[in-house]
Amino acid sequence: MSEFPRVSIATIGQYDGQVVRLSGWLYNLRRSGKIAFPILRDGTGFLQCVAVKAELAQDTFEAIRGLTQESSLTVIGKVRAESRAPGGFELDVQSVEIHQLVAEADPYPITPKDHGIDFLMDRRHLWLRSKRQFAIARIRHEVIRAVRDFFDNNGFTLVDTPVFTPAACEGTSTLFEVDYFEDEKVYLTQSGQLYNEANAMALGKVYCFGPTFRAEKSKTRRHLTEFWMVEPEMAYATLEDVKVLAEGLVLSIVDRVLDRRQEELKILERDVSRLESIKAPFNRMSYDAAVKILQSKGSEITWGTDFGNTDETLLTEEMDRPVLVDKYPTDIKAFYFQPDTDRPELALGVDVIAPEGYGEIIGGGQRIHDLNLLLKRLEEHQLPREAFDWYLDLRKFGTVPHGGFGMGIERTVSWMCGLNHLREAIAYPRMLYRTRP
RNA sequence: UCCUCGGUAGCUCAAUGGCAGAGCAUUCGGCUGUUAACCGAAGGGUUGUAGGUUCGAAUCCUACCCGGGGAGCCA
Repeated sequence: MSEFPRVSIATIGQYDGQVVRLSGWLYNLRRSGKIAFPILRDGTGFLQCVAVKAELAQDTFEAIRGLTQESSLTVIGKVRAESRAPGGFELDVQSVEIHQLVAEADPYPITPKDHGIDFLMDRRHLWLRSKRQFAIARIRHEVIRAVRDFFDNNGFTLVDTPVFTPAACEGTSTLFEVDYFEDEKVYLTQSGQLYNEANAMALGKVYCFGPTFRAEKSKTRRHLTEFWMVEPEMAYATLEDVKVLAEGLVLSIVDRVLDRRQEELKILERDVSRLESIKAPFNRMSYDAAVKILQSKGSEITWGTDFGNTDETLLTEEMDRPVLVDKYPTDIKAFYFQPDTDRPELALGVDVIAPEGYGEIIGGGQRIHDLNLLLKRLEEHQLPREAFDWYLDLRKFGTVPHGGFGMGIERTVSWMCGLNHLREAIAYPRMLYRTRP
């Protein structure tokens, strides 16, 4: 068997006309008395094989006929261009080696038919094998690669921030307490931002990328308890610099997914034209203007409150690209936002709201660099100064205007894939009532 | 935490107070180009749990368990 080249489905077209060896799992099987069509998947794609009874040893054909879903096998066969096949190629089976035949008495539970979300989530470890989840996983990978490439190519240094943190980065959100360290309460991180600010003063432009934990009793399609976030931070940066960076990042992700993941987008039946229309410049407006637009569209929002999910959808309903909303009331933003020079009641924060109802994918802005103002804010927010001693040092030793943002990976992946729930954008989602598998 | 919807065969669902059903999956048989293949047959049920109303409950009532969607909060 070993003399034939070992190939993967993704690149099988390079072997047209050759006999090759392909290892994978049985995705589905259609058969009649004298011909069978096993569909194999190998983690790089899906391929239909053809087994004709008249051209095979009798036991080989019977073995193929008896294959059960998700049985593992290696097939030797000849690659043939086939215009009717989705990938353009088929494999004419010559022989087969079955590694494990899934028992008929205990068949693979996820059939090609419909299943409910509860059933599928309980079997997430198997659900990942299906075509749709395969496509999402590959797009997520591409999004993350695009993010890393974007920052790496623009002079940013990756500096990872800790997951165990001694205090809240932002006073509002609830934290997961970890009872382990002696004499000290420690929490799981909800943002690497404060550390990013220190790192930016050391390395200029930095980013961190890792998991984030929020102990909010959120129970919606747009929330996870554990999610991944990328957070850049730049020294000598203003709100405008942050906006330019955010726009550039989103554009590079969209371009990359469109460039390299067309096949996956097709599997997901994503309306690609909605992604192709994502071009610079993005829409830009102030919080003031956004509130007026929302009110004119019938929202009951009043100045001084934050947007709800329905407001975000309403605001972007006629837009073909994201919108950057900036200058929010200071009261609804975290303590560290730099106030606007002309109107101190406004914070120099910016959110990027994706179209098609995907909502806020980026939140950030310019940070306070003045020591006295920061001290005042800590007091106003009733935060313990001692916990922020090191953070205050950044304003004592060569402080400069700086800023950055956080982008939610799952929300971005959801948007790229056109998902209607965040839980499919991560392999093992952690939610209020879901911690297994 | 609150609001709301749901739980019936392995899966997806139907049955609205009167014999618990269909499609798919599984098993057996048929079929040489299928694309969630198709055709015929068979097996498969403590209707989430506990209690109540009723001649009679999947169906009505109460409590609990489990899950979906949404609100608030956020990325």
